[in-house]
Amino acid sequence: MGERFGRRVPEPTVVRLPVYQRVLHEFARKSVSTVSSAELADACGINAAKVRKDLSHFGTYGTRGTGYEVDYLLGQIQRELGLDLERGVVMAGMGHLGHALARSEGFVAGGFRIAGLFDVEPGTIGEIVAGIRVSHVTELASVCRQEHVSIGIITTPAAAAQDVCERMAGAGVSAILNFAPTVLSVPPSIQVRHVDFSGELQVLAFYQAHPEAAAGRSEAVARLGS
Amino acid sequence: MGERFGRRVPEPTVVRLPVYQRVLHEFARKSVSTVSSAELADACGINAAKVRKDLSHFGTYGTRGTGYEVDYLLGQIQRELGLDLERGVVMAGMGHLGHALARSEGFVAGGFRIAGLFDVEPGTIGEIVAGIRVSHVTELASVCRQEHVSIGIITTPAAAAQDVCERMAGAGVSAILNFAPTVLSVPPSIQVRHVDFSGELQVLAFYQAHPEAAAGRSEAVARLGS
DNA sequence: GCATGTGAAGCAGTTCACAGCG
DNA sequence: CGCTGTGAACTGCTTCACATGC
Repeated sequence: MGERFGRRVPEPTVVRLPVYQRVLHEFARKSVSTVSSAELADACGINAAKVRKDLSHFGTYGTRGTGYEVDYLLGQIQRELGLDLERGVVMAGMGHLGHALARSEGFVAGGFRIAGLFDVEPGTIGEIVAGIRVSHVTELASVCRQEHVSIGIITTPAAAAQDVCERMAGAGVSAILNFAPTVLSVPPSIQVRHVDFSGELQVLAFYQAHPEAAAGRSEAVARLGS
Repeated sequence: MGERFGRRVPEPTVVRLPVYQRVLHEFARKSVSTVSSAELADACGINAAKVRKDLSHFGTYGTRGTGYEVDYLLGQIQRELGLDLERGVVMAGMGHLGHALARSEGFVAGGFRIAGLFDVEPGTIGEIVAGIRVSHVTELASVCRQEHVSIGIITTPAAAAQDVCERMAGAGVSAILNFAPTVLSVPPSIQVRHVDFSGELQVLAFYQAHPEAAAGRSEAVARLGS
């Protein structure tokens, strides 16, 4: 039966949900009506036991002997991820990276709407990016409150990140996605995820330089003749 | 004594190395000569035991009763990360994100050099980005071989990612950083890391929608009066 | 017969707590 | 006396293996 909610969900499981969502969407597009945990696992580059355990946290059930109905499972996962309701996000730091992310399809795909874009450069303020006018960062708080924004994205240089972070925290933002290469200090009530481009490259380089340090990396094998 | 090499290094430890590197660099810039594991942990948003355990994997030793000498430890970590030698990377997909990343400081900071930029759009090929001329992706293999490139970055749309991935694999690339929102199929000899912008946002949104599902998230507290 | 759902076992990383040493 | 380095305990995710049920 699963746990039909309430209990704790392991973070690795949560991180895999968007992958399942994407892969199931792809199956649906190809008019596949049913998938087994093995097929789904294969398409996600993981193993079948993990898929079943993950799904069991949400009480989502397949049919024994058959597998999962693609449309139904996709709907369940999208509901879990809150893809049905639109979420506003603010982004501070409209350099090259901010521009690129603001224009990315990721926002729409994930059910997000840009509620505000901010910077401090007079040359950037007033510019229209992705249909939104860039405002001065001092206006961040009022926009967040007016539009009930609870998610912030930081794409500023490292030196400005902590300041922006505190503005967001003060404006009621409770989740921050940080692309600046710096560690943020936040109260425990605020959730931070850090994306570190340069760090990821360094990790790859480390394992190349120290192959003996690598474990059973690579799970994303198999699957090719899709 | 540590293990002075040879043994396995846990992936979470490797992921933290770039953070230590950055934070130590900052301490050095402020002319701090010594740090304790507690201070270092604080600045990294983790706990002291983790720092000591991490460093012990490399046999890097501090001084009991005192702590770690910043310059020495920084040097050790940079050596581990291979920051002394320059590494060439190729990037395929010169849309907004590719442009932004190619211009980022992360390459220099991480000891990386762009050996080639690639796309398929006639309008993009020939453009100069970050001082490099964008070439057609069919030239990727020859550039990789000529310049002994072993790291590739994929910033194409999802639909093109697998093709590019196979070109890279065929050209001798053994580590790939994938920004495309898709699961790549690769032989086990190739290491892939996936950065998923939209997925990260969805994870944040999930925990906001399901606070009861959150565990003891947040470790990056404390530290403010730096 | 076949694939799910799940307790139980296994394994990995984190945290504890303290011996060891400057 | 303080802080490192580390075995041991702990916690938590993964994997196994099988009972369950279509």
